[in-house]
Amino acid sequence: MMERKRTDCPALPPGWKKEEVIRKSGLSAGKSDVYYYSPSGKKFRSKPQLSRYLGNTVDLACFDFRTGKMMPGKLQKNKQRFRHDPLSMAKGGKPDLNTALPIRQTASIFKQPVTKVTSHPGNKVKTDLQRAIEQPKQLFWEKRLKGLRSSDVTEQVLRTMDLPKGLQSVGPDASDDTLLSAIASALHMSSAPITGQTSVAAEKNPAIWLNTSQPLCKAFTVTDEHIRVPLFTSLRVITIFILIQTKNQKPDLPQPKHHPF
DNA sequence: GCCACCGGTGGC
DNA sequence: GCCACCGGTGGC
Repeated sequence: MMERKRTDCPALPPGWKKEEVIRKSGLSAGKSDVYYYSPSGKKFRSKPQLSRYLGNTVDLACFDFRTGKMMPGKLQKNKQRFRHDPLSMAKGGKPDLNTALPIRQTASIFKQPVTKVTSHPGNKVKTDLQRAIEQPKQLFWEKRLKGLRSSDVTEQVLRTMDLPKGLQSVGPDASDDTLLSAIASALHMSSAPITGQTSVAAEKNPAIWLNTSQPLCKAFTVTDEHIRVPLFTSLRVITIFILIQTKNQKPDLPQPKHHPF
C-alpha cells in the first residue's frame, strides 16, 4: 500500500496532522479528501467535526479546512450560527444556555478556556436566561500581563514606555506596568471607545462595580496638553494618546489581528 | 465491527 | 456548477 504522508499543521496546536487523499476511482477520481488527525490519532473529516472537538480551545473561524491554513481577513463562511441569534431563533432553535467556558486571557496565541472547578459535582445549575446570554468574563485578568517585557531582535529588553500623566490604575495589586499593558490590550481587542472605569464605586469595590469591557484604569480625558507633551519625553506616549483619540472618534477603525504581546 | 473510500446533496 | 460535509458500504 502506498505510504500516505501526514504532515504537520502549524495552524493547529502541536501534534495535529493533516492528510490529503486523492480519490483513485469512481466519478470523482482525481479529487481529493482532506483529513486531520489529533495528537491521539482521532480522525476528522470536516471542519464542523473538528470544531466540535476543539471547542473553545482553538478559534477556527479563519481556518481553511482544505489548505490547513488560517485565512485572516475574510472570515471563513461560518455556517455555525449561535443559538441566541435572531436567525437561528426564527428557525425554531432553543436559546443557548451558554455553559461554554470563557477564554483565558493570556499572552499565548492559543486560546485556552478557564479551568472549571466544581466542588459539588452533583449540584444542578439553575437556569437564569438573563445571565446565561452574556459571556462570563475574568476580572483583573490584566494582572497576568505583569512583568511581560518586549525585547528587540537581539533579545535586548526594551525600555518601558513612560506613562502618560494622569493615568491611574484601578483594582488590587495595580501597577503602572500592568496599566500600560491593559490600555494597549484594550486598544487592540475592542473597537469601542476606551474611557477607563467611569464608575466611582469601581474603586471601592471593583469586584462588583468594575466595567469589564474597559481596562483597569481610572477614567481619564485626553487633553491637548497631553498631545503637546515635549517630543523627547516619549514619542510612544503620544502615539498611545493619538490612538485613544482616534479610536474614540472612529469606533470602526480596522483592528490589528494579533495581540500586542 | 471497523473504516477507507466514493457517492449524494444542500447550500452557496 | 462547485464543493464541503457526511451517509453508506464493500472489503477486511
